[in-house]
Amino acid sequence: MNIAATLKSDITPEGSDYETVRKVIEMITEDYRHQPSLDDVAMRLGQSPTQLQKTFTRWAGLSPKAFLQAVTLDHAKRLLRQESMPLLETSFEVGLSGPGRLHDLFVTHEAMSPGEWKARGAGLTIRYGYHVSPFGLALVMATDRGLAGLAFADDSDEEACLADMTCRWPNAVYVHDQEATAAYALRIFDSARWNPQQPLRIVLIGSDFQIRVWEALLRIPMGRAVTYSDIAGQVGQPTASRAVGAAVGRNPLSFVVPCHRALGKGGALTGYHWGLTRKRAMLGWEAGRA
DNA sequence: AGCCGTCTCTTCT
DNA sequence: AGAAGAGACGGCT
Repeated sequence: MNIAATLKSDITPEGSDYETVRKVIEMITEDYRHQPSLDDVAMRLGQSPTQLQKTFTRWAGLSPKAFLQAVTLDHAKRLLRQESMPLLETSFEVGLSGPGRLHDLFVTHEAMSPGEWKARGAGLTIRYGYHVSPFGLALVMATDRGLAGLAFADDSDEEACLADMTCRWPNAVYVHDQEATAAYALRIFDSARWNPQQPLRIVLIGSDFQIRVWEALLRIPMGRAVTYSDIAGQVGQPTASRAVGAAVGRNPLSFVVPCHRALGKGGALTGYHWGLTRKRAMLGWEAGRA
């Protein structure tokens, strides 16, 4: 089955552009010594340069050239340097729903530890659906208390993507329900619908440590970034950056909990559960909107 | 080389 | 079963 094809671009106009954009990003970053020109890329994709330029700019909000600039080491370092201290000190109440656009997708969350999850969550129903997003096909999962999972699938590995998510909460009952998740998708990926008055409700399910790390991520505003060790310090375990990395990598709410804004100390992108290209894409996409 | 949370496997109650 | 401990293993520094 090809879900992506049946969905068309039901979310945002940029949604259907991602496949193209992804290839472009891959080509121009994979070997930056031999960075291909836009013409080369266009030719390899079988498109005209002007058409490609247009597609890319519509998606990114930046020209390919500007985009490339926005995902270089240099720029990453700048994101890190913007005085990050104040934002990390902000308390939750203020941080998440207060003034001052912290996370631009305003979010309220409740946390569920594995214990609680076991007690209350066994048999809890999770509805899921696939939706076109600016970052490829998105798998959206929700309980009746809010958004619980967000993952991405590249061409037709929806199965693997679903498995990746369901094995995290093996006790839940899963129901494929496109209609239940459509509204979430619509709202998450369309920045015009981000609204502090009606924050998005999310449910965080994980260990204490993981929750603390994810909460820290939620406080990084759009267009900024922090290092793993920053987060370690913030959760009160300054030497635990390695462990932080692991916890960040287990984030079940990709994009919504902005784990793509966590970088290595030198500004390198290190890893990303859903592919480094996607991390790059998110950072660049945000740069075009910040 | 160290740091530290998770996961897995083992052992002990 | 369930608790407790040993070892291995990372989106690090």
